[in-house]
Amino acid sequence: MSDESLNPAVPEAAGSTNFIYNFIREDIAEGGQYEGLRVHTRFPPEPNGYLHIGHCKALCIDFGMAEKFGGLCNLRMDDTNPAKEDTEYVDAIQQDIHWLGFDWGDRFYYGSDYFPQDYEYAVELIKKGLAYVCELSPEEFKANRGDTQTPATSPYRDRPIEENLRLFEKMKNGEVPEGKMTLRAKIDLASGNFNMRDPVIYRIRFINHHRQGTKWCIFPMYDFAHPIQDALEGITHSLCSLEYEDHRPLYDWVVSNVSIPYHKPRQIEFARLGIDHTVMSKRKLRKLVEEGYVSGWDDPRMPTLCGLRRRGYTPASIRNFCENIGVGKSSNIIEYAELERCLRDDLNQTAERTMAVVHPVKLTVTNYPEGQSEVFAVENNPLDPEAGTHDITFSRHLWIEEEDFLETPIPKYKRLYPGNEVRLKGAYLVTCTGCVKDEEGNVTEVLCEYDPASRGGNPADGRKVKGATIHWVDADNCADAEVRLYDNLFSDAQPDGPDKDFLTCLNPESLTVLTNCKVEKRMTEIAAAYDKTENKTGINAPAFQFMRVGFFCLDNKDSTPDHLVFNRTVSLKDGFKK
RNA sequence: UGGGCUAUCGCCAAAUGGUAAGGCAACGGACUCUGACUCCGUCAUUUCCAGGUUCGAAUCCUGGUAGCCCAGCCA
Repeated sequence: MSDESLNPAVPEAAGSTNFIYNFIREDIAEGGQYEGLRVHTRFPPEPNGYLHIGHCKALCIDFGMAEKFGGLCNLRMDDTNPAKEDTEYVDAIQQDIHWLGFDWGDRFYYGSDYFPQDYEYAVELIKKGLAYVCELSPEEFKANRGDTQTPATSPYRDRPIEENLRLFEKMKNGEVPEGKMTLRAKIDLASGNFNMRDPVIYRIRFINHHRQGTKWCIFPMYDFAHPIQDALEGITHSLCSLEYEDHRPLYDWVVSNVSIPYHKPRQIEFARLGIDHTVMSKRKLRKLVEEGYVSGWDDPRMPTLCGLRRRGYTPASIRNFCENIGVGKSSNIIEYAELERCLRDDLNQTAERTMAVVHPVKLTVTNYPEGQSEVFAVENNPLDPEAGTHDITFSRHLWIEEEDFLETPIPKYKRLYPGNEVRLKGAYLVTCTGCVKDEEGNVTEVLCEYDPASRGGNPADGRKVKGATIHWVDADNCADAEVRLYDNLFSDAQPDGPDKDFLTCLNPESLTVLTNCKVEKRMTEIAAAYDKTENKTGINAPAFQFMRVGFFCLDNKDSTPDHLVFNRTVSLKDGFKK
């Protein structure tokens, strides 16, 4: 079969391919049960927490593979354990997936909706002599697990089929207390793979299920339910992370021993995403939230999608990142810089430019008349002329960045220092004439003179300006803002490493709040317009490039028109070697 | 210790016996009304190690070494 006939819409080797792509291609090309089948995958989150960027990698693989082959990808809530799941998360998960731009069409499912089928298949196994009711207590069960050298044991293994049927029925009817009985698959008590040592496939739980209520008191285990869910939905390729490699024999056992209506799905495992200076496990993220180390699941330092969104990450940047890093089978920890690169790439194309001063110091243009003011138009995005311009005002009193003045310059320093001429972005050329200091020697005001013949920033005599172009804000016409700067949540590159308590790796300086920042006056109106939009948390807040500083966005929770709050999404690269 | 898996540049990652892609980072330099962006250049004689097969090996064989996952009635 030629590549063209597999999927004419997808050119061979478009974008990145990987071993999963190759497996699937072979499966549908080489004949056998997959020949001619439409590729069908699924994304199966457990609704017990918020999605994080690691899930995005899985999302990109699950939806991406389906797309590459012109197939389909389902969204399925994996909710077979009533003790852990909650409806609260279901909506958030869907919102996050949609935000990223993936669409499951009308194929949204709940694993728990298959409970009736699961039950029938369990009965089928019992009838085939492939499952039995075990009465080992949890403690006894553990004691009889065996070890690498010793097989497991169960005195209930050879119970007659009729009795198993009767007892399983009693379990289902709520006549057996929790922990008293389980249904086990009869496979191999001596297997080196512990998952095959007669795994429990049904347990009793008298708990309200978030979706099924009290309809059931027996619940299938993941290893039994998942392959059945896949099979019933016609999934061809069940893609999951590496830790399920050991479960594949059981997965295959289930789909082989149960009368599934379609083809048997194939499980393929890949290495999940690791990023340095952060943690990815739900357990650890939950701990950060519950013990107050961060402000919530959507704290802008969190790797959760809601956190990244609040921080200002765009869907495109996250998806590009997942695409760029590739897919393999070796455990990996990607450098955070890789993600930042994707973010800057995207924002650089789209973010509106503005001038903002985060560490303000006064700049007085001593030869500019008091009370005078003029307007300049500055471009919204030099990379995109169609983005237009916006007006800013100029006066005798300006704010500039503290670090843009040095009384005694360091080597290669091109900004303001006595005698040096620089350009105030979009306005005039100014020459520094000195500064004013307080009793402690801190610079409180920088002084300069402007060249009236350089309006717009271009000197009339055409001389080349050696100094830098620096940003500024009109002190007579600006707004105050709070700016939150973020750094790695963990100072340790591998807080997840062995023999480490991740909490001791927290970076005490991961959040810096600046309260006296100066932004263009128009930010107030932009914030007011954003304030009126509905569902602020499901969309990206207005984003900007603060020229020469970084990319920032309004905070989707705390910012109001009266109290502007900006999050630093990511800084600009700083090529100045001090 | 039984089972499963993985080892290619600082970090990812291609290469399916034919002579080590690419991205990120880093470092030079050009350009620039953002020290950003962009652009150009540098960056693995060698693929965990040791043998072997072959005209030819990251790829095959043998033997080591290192790391990760598994003994929930979690997913």
